[in-house]
Amino acid sequence: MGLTKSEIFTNEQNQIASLAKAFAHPARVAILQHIINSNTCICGDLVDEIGLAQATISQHLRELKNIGLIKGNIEGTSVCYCIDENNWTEAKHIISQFLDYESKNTNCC
Amino acid sequence: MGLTKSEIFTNEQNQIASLAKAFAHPARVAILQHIINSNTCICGDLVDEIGLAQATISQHLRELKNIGLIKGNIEGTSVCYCIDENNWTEAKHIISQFLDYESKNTNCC
DNA sequence: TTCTTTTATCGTAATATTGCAATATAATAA
DNA sequence: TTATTATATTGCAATATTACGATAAAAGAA
Repeated sequence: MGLTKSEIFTNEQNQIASLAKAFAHPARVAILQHIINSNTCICGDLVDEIGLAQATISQHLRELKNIGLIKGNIEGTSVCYCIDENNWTEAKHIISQFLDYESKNTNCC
Repeated sequence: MGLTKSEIFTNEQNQIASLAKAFAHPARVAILQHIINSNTCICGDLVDEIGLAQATISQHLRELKNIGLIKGNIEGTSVCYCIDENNWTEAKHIISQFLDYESKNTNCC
C-alpha cells in the first residue's frame, strides 16, 4: 500500500494532480514567486532569500524543472532559472478549467 | 526532518500550497469531478464509481471537507456531499491569482 | 429489540516527501 | 595546474501520505 493507483484514473485527473503537487509545497510556491517577481533568477539567490539549505532548494528546483514549469540556463558557474512560459500557460489553462465550474445542483445538499 | 518549515513562509504561500495539496491526488480530483458532474453526491456512489476501498474514499472526503472545499449533509444512513461554493470560489481566486502572471523578464534566460 | 445499510475511524504496512550534511561535479580564476 | 565558486547528487533520518481490512457508530427496517 501507500502507492497511488494512477491506472484507475483518467489522464486528465492524473495530470491535474501532478500539476497541483508541484504547487503543493510552500517552498516551491516561494521559489516560483521569487522567479516571477525578481529580474534575476539565480539559484544561489533563492537559497539566500528562502531559509532552506542549498540541497533542499536544489531538490525543489529539480521537481519544478521535471514537471516543466521552469527551465534553467547555465551562466558560468551559476544557473539562471526562469518560468517556462508555454508550459506555465498550459498548466494555468488545465487548472483553471478544472476550477471553473458553474453550479448546476442548486437542489443538492 | 521530513517536516515542512511552514513558519519561514508567508501565509499566502502556505495557503496556496495547502489548497494545491487538496488537488494533488487523482482520487480527490475524481471525487470533486463526480460531485460536480452528477446530480447525486452520495459517498457510496463515489466508492462504486472510483475503484478504491470505502475507507480510502472516506479518508479523501475528510481531507476535502477539512480544507473546506466540500460539505456533507446526512440523509438517513447516507451522506450527501457537495461543493462548498463560497470556499470553492475563494480557492479558485487564490490559485488563479497565483497562476496569472504577466511576463516581465523577456531578457532573462 | 435485532438486523441491515451506510459512513467514519482505527490500526497498520507500504510508499513518498522533506530536509540537510557530505560529497561530487562543472565552470571559472589564480 | 590548483583553488574557488556554484549547483547537483547521494545517503539518510524524520515525517507524511496512501491504501485497506477490521471495526465502530448511526440511522432506518424488520
